[in-house]
Amino acid sequence: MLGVHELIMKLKDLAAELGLSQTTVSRALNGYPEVNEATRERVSEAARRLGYRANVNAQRLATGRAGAIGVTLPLQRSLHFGPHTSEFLSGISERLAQYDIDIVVTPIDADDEVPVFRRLVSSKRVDALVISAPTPNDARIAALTELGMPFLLHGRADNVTIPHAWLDIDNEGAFHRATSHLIDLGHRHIAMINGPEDQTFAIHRDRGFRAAMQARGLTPDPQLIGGGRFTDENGFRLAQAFLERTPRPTAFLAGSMMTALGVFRAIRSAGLELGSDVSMIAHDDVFPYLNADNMVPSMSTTRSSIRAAGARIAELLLQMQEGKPASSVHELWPVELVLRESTGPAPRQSG
Amino acid sequence: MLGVHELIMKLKDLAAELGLSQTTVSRALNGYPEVNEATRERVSEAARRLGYRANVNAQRLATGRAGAIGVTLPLQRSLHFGPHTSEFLSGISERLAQYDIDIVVTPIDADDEVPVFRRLVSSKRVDALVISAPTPNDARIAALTELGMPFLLHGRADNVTIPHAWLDIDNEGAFHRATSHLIDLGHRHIAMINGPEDQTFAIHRDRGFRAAMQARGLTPDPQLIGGGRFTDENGFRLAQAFLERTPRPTAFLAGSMMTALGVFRAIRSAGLELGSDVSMIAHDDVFPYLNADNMVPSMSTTRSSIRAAGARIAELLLQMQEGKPASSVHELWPVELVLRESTGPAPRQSG
DNA sequence: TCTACCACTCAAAGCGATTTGAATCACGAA
DNA sequence: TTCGTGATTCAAATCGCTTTGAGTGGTAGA
Repeated sequence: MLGVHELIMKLKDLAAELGLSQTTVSRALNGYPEVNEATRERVSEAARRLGYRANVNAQRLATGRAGAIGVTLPLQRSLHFGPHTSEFLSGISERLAQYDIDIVVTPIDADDEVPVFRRLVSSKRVDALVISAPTPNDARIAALTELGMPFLLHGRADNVTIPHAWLDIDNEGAFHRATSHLIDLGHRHIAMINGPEDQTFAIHRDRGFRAAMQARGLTPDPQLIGGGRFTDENGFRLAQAFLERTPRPTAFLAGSMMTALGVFRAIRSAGLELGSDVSMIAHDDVFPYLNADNMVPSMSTTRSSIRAAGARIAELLLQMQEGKPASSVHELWPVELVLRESTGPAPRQSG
Repeated sequence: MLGVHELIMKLKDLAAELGLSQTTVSRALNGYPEVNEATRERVSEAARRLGYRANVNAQRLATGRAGAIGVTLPLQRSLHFGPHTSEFLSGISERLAQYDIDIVVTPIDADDEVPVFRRLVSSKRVDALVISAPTPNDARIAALTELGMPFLLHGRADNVTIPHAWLDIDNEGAFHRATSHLIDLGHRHIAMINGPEDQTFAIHRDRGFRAAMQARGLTPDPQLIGGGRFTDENGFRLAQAFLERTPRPTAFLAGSMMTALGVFRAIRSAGLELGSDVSMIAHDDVFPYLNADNMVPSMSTTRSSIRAAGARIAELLLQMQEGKPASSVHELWPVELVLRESTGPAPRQSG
């Protein structure tokens, strides 16, 4: 069988076909100004008709650009290879689809990230990187900066002074508002089921929670604060334990819809009713397949589309390729508080 | 600021450093036999010490291999860019991590797949493709075969005679067994909430369900059969409607854990108890963050890890690159039936 | 008429690897 | 001593693009 390679048209073939030089054809296709409009037209038409596509590897070698951005996904840290990942990727790819830019997914062990980065850089595999799930002193920022690899951080690292690009949502503000709202409703014993303690986003949420409590003269009960992975199981176990305490919490903050599902079950298991006996506000990354609005009772949420964040990140990376300095890319997105049926006035104190 | 490019060591530099030709260095690094062991040792040591990495773009151009496999993710068909996606990708990358092979994620509109394929092929972007979510007469198989692009189908296309590689789970057998078990428990009115009707996996499940019913002399009630997207919302709506029918179903088959969550809520909303009043078996792709075992009541499932499938698919693709003929790659995985608390004997007939 | 300039187009030199075909060396056989 | 041979190593061609620097021909101004 004839390899398909034989059938593939190269720049040389196309140029020969047209009776033009490769230079002119290349320039015509890449939109350079010094080529006659009529010629350009003729070239594009022929390229289309003959199905010519530039070999990206040759192109990348010649230009020195990789034509790809890398998205690193932590393999060990079970955190972000969850349902978030696909939505986030989906957002990125949505924005990049119209450009000829590949998305290279690179799994990465939390242990030895730097060697992987080094490999990505020196092999010229990607032009830029998206990294996620930062810790406060995230070492990846220094590593990538030193390696000269452009990157955009999804989230924030608190204690890093090196200038770098980031996009984050206002986790602190979101949980501050959510907590304040619960307090307004009369809740005093509020439990919080946060994410992994080492992650900045969880730290920020914790900060927002505590600040809101303290602003009203309330002391957060350390017995009612938990963290960990965003699984239904973790939500269930923590909530079940919290509901056995005295005084019993009348409201929950949940870090994700997954944990919220677990909390929900724990509330029911305890014979309580969500929305009346116990209130809950969960953080919603907006999964199309798990709609807070359609739950029964519908779930009050702090909402921010992780898909939209992915799309915006792709856009910012494109701008950075065009020269926008990384140090000027700082976006802090506000988070909506969407009130639904899972939040209600605190029941009369019993304990 | 000095570009990082200046710092990157090229083959030429490394060869000069060693006082060897590029040829020898290249061969030493790529494990060719005609190089002295001592020399090879010296070369590898220097490469390691100086942090040399081959520029993949040059490598790809020279060898004609892309060093990447493409994973197409449907953008329109909301189906597979769900929580499955990240697990599946995770499985693929897990297996590929040790090789120097990239995973290129390519979003793709269900409408115009062929142009995208054509682009992938002629631009030499990937060596092989993974395609998912087939329909019975899936046109992509013919398209990719004609283009000469190796691919592996995750799932099966029923009516396609062109030989091709696939890996699928035994959806028909799984639902046959699940249905038979429910019948054994005394259930007669069994509702089924399937996936999107055009997908083969959903068709196979339907077939298994019907066959099992008929084998016991039961006629599936068309009023109790529904399909659609794998969302909690869809599960909830369908289940709610089904529960209002007479006779009321005493058991449910759910196509995914997401729909199962919706069915679960509908059952509760109707004031019924899962596991006693109503039974349910759901299909579980094994999401680490949504564990059937930890639900209350724990969920009986037909279980097959989509992550494991991803890992195996990556492995098979590697073998295909080595020459294993696509027509010999056919794997049909059995599906476990895991019985837990959500299934119980049918309640006494009331209607 | 001559020169300058503009608008195009081209041949050839990279990009950084792999690979072909030839050269070198040491050594035992003739 | 000479030659063939196997074990190594090398120079140069190649992969398919982009880009540099050098022509073209034609038109307008002096």
